Amino acid sequence: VKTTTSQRLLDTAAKLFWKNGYTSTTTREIAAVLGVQKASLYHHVSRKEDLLYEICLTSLANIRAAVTAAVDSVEDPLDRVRCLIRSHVAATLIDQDMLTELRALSGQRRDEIVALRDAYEELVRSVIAGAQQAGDVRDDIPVKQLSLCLLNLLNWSIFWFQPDGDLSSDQLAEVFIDVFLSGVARKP
Amino acid sequence: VKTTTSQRLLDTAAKLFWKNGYTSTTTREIAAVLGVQKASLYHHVSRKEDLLYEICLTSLANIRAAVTAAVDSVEDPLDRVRCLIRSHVAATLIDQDMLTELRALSGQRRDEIVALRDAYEELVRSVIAGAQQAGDVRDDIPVKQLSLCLLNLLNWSIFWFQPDGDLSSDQLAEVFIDVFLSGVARKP
DNA sequence: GTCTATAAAGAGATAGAC
DNA sequence: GTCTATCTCTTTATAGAC
Repeated sequence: VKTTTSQRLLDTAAKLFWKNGYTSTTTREIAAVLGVQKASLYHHVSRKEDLLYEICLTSLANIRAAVTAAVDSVEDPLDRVRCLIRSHVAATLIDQDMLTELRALSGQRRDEIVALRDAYEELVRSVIAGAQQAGDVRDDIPVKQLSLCLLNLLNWSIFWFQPDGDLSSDQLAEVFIDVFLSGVARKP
Repeated sequence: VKTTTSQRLLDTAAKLFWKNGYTSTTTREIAAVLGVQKASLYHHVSRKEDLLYEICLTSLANIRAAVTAAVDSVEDPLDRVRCLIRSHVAATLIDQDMLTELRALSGQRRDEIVALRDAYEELVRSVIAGAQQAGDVRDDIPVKQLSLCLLNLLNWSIFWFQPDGDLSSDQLAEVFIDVFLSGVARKP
């Protein structure tokens, strides 16, 4: 992984956007953290919005690649769901998905990112549908609703997860797998 | 419910903050939607941030009141969990919890809202702990983790739920109850 | 590729009349 | 309680030298 200035710029911007929000983050801050004058940023991008767009693109691509690789590494339909959860949690908690800042993108670009997000959700649905067809996951609830439940369960973590907390992201993923598959009610 | 101008101001600001984010929403926009000049806003609040603060306060108070009332209306520990889910979903999807905009608040006020949110989460934990103690909910996972799972499952809905979609908020709550309590794995 | 300097627009907020 | 008018500061972005 080479760290060009352009790449450092994207990383810095991503951190700041994540911490303070896209709109609240100023080009001055980004430049200051990067250790350059703000005018220098415009050699690498032509608008502040470009930063968010690039970050969203690579973030979604990374998550998708990680999850695809993980899921394709196993055959058992239920194990594929488990792998999906593990890799999705790891990817979204590291590669902070900028999905909450998506509304700051304008028009065409926003649509493009939304389409990529939708495509990823389709991947999630297909994995769950596979487990349904194998008889490992209940099919009295439509796959779309099951997928929404799973993404809900996983995604909100970005708001409270802390790498130095008492639960690692790996441990968290195992809890999610347990709760999602088995539920919390004590079996009679 | 009386609709004073101050109240209309808060409602308008809440809608705009929710739609575009606190920082991206300008006092000019708020004034325009309200049909007044922007200077007029400063008769009702002394700073833009006051709007967010008031909205967070009442939003959290409303959610807490709704959930407390619902939960206290039943005795059975597992039914209390079900009532919690139903009322939480209804409250957060209507009274859009401004929790994602919380970081825009400064210092003391931010701490105050976070404390209120923590107190609410403590309420959630107590309801789940009650069901654990009654033997209705598994106790091999700590109540804190179960609560985080539940809040994850419920809260992310605010990003995709649409009142005119093919799933009402009541129906959604029933799906959450089912998935949270029973899990999605097909029982052998 | 980075700098200094500055433009141009937009933001939150205030003064004082009505 | 709302208005017109304006202030002051901050923002994104550009121009042109090095």
